[in-house]
Amino acid sequence: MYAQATSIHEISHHPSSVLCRQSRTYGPFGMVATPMRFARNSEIYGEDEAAEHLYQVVSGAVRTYKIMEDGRRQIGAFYLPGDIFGFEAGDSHIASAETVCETHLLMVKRSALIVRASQDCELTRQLWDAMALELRRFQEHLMLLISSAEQRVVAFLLDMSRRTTKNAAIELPMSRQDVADYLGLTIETVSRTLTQLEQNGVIALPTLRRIELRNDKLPSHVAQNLG
Amino acid sequence: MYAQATSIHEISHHPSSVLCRQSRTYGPFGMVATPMRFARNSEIYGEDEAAEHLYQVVSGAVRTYKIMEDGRRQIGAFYLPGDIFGFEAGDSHIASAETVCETHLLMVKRSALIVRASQDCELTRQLWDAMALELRRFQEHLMLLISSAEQRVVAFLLDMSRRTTKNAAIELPMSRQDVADYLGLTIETVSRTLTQLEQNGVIALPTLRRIELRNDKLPSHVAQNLG
DNA sequence: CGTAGCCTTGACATGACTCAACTATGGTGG
DNA sequence: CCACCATAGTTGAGTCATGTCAAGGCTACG
Repeated sequence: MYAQATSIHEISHHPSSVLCRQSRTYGPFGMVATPMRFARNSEIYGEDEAAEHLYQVVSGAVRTYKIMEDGRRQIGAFYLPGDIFGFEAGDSHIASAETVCETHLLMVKRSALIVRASQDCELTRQLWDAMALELRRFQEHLMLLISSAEQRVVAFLLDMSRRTTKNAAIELPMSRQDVADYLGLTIETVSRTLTQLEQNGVIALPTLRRIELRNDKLPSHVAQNLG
Repeated sequence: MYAQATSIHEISHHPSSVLCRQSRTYGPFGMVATPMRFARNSEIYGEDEAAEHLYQVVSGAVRTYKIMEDGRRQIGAFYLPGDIFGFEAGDSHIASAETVCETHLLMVKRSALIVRASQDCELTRQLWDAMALELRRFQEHLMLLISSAEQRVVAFLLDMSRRTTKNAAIELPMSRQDVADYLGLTIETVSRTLTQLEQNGVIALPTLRRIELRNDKLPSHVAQNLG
C-alpha cells in the first residue's frame, strides 16, 4: 500500500553505460570484473532472473527487495561502497536489486568464481565468510523487526553510521520510504520517530537526509548494539 | 519477557551419548560424519562459540535463537530431518542451537569440508546452493515478520506442512512458545489465532500439537505462498 | 487422583497504522 | 534571481491489532 505510493522514475532496464576499458579491472575476491554505471532507481536484476553474477558497490548505494502479494515492498538490505551482493541466489535471484542513487558497480561471473574457488582453499574460505556475513546481516535484520519503532530507527541509524563514516554524521542516500520499507514501518512512523529523537536530543537533522548522532544520548537499550 | 517464562529442563551441555561406531557414517555432502544423540532442550552449540562443525538432522528437531537485551528470545529457524544447519557462522556462531525434542544428528568438520570443496567444483557449488537456501529461508522469515498475526501463523503452518508430510496433517514438535518466538508474536496471540483459524474451518486441532490443514479454505492472501 | 506445565480465554492498554491536510525542498523555466 | 511546480517529508486525529496482565482449563505423567 504505502510502497505503492513511491513513484519510481528513471527506471532504465539496463546499464546506462558499460565501461569496457581495455585494461583489466579487478573486483571482489580478486576476480576480473566489469565496471558498470547505473542511474538512480535503475534495476540491476529482477527477482527470479537467472543469477549469473556477483556485484561489488564502488560508489552509490543499492537496495534489494521483494514485493509482497498485498503490494507492500520489503527491502532486504542496503549495500554501500565496498559491499558485495548477489549471494541471495541458487540458480535465480530471490529478490530484485535496484540502485538508490547513481551507482558504480563491479560485476564478476559466479561460474568463474566457483571454478576458481574449487582450486583455491583460501578463496573457498573467503566465499564462505562473505556468505556468513550476509546471513549475519539477515539475522540482525530479523531481530530489528521484532522491536519497537524507536529501536528499529536507532539501530538503523547506528548501522548506517558504522558502515559509512567513522564520525557521527551520516548522509542517507535513501528516502524515508526506503527506510520505512527496510524497517517494516510506515513512512509516517519513521518521520515521527526521527522528530521525537531530535526533540530528545539524540540526533540532529541539519537537512532532510543528513543526520548527526549524539552517541552519548542513545537510549540505553540499543546502545549495546554498537559493534 | 515472555520468553523468560519458558522454563528449560534437561539442559545437558553435551551430547548425552556420542555413538562412535567402528563403521564409518557418511553425512551431509558425503563427508565422514559423527552421529550424535541429544535429549530434549539440549544445547548443541552456544552463540559466539567457535564454529567448527556443520550438522544434519537425522530425526527430531532443532531451533536456533538469540536472546535480545530485553530478554526476549528470537528463534531464527527450525531444522527438521534432512536439514543442514550451522552455516550461520564466520569463525563463531551468531546464534545458539538447541534441540526441540529428542534428536539425532550427524556432525561434520567445517575445515575438512572446505578442504574438500577446494578440490571439487561440484561440492563448492553444492555448498553455495545450501547457503543460498539458508539465505532464502531468512528472507522469507523477514517477509513473515512484517505481516499480520494471521498471515504469520498460516505461513508457518504451510511451511511446516510442506517440509514434513505431504498430506495435510502436521505434528508440531515445538511448543506454542517456540512458535511465538519464531513468529515474533506473543504466545497468547498465537493461541488466539489458532482458535480463530479453527473456528473458520481453516484448520482442525485434534490434539494440541496436531494440526490439520484445509488447504481449500486458506485465506487467499497467503495461499500464494505455497511452494 | 493429584500436580505441574502448557495452553486458552477475557478485559484492558497502547503503539503503530490509516487517512488527510499541511509544509519544506530542490529543480526548472521565465 | 525568483516564481512555480512536483516530490518528499511532517504533523494531527482517530482506529485497530497486538501486547499485557490475570484467571482458568487441559493434558500427561507419576
